[in-house]
Amino acid sequence: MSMKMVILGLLLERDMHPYEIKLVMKERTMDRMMKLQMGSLYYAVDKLVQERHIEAVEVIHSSDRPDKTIYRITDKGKALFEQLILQQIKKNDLVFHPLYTALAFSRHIDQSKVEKLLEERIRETEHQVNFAYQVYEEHIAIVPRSALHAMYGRYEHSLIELKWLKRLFADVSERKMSDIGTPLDL
Amino acid sequence: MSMKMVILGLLLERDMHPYEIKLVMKERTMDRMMKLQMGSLYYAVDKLVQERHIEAVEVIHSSDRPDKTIYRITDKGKALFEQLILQQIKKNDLVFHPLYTALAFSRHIDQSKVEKLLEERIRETEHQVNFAYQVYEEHIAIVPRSALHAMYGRYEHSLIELKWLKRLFADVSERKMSDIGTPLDL
DNA sequence: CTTATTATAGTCAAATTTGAATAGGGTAGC
DNA sequence: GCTACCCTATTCAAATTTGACTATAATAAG
Repeated sequence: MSMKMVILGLLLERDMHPYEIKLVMKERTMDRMMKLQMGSLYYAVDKLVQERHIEAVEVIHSSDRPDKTIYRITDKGKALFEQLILQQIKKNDLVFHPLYTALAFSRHIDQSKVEKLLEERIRETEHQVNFAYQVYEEHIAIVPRSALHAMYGRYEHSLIELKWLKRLFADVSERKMSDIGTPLDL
Repeated sequence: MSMKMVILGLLLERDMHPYEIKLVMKERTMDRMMKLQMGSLYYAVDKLVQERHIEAVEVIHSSDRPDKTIYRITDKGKALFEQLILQQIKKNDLVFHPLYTALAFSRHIDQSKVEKLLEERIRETEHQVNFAYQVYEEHIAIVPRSALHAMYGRYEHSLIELKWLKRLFADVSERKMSDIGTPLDL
């Protein structure tokens, strides 16, 4: 559903062809907020056309490249857009962090291997934290606050994750992952 | 892949049938760390059998209930388990938060509706924060630290989200989501 | 006493996602 | 001057997920 939401949201601004939608999404760092696979994008576009939420405006032929089909949002599409946004705010579904599960089981395997990987991951996350903050700073002057909130949110998220990884690393280093009965060192 | 990882991890402890795996996952609050749908569970089990990572031990017939097939992990499965865990720690893939995208577009729609929904969501998240902390506290004495880290991680995550939602609410209330050029109030 | 919900155990069709393939042109490095 | 990778734009088969359905029994609610 969030793919449909994005397509409608961008077509609200101007008519585009699918590949163009992808480019704009990247420009606005939306590829860091959701999964962006071309197969899913084209699939969502087809669905929206079938449902009459968007419609083709024009097909641009080219000798050497595939044809481009430009789409426009319909009134029905505008209504769906509002509904999707509100639904998304309301839903409050859990955010799944793939590492949680892996870590819950990690004590069954060679701790020195886990330790090494965690160390690398901490370094990467440190870069991500810095990068996320930079992205926020660089966009202050040029994007609306709504987008800024998303960017700062990503920064805070990665910061929390970094702290978490460091705690994990400490416990793995001391081979304490299987210990029971003591609270974490926070 | 994380479904396979969990199945292998639990079969490492003892032989089980799929429905039992689901029950144990719920017991250990794993249904809050990953999507848990029976269809996917049975699908993953079938795949693992095909790949010889697990094998059926026994089928229990019952007059009134469906048959239960009990599975056991193979040596090949144990190797895969280690590989999957390490891979997951290494991968460092982005965590997608569905609200980020919705919020980035929310300024296009009626702000009073957004405001109302956000208010509700803040209340819910406050409950989740408390609940997550309780889950952590209640498990200190009874689960290994590896699991505890996951639980405390969930708590911190929800706390950060709450702060984020409150900032959003403030901006939506003051109808500032479309403003450009000023840093967020942090 | 009746109705509703929950637990047990699993299956299946339909919806969706993934990942690779296509194919010509540009460009960066060696 | 060659080779290898990136950009444009889309398609498609195969893998996976979803959500509804089956059917019985036990417990809860009213």
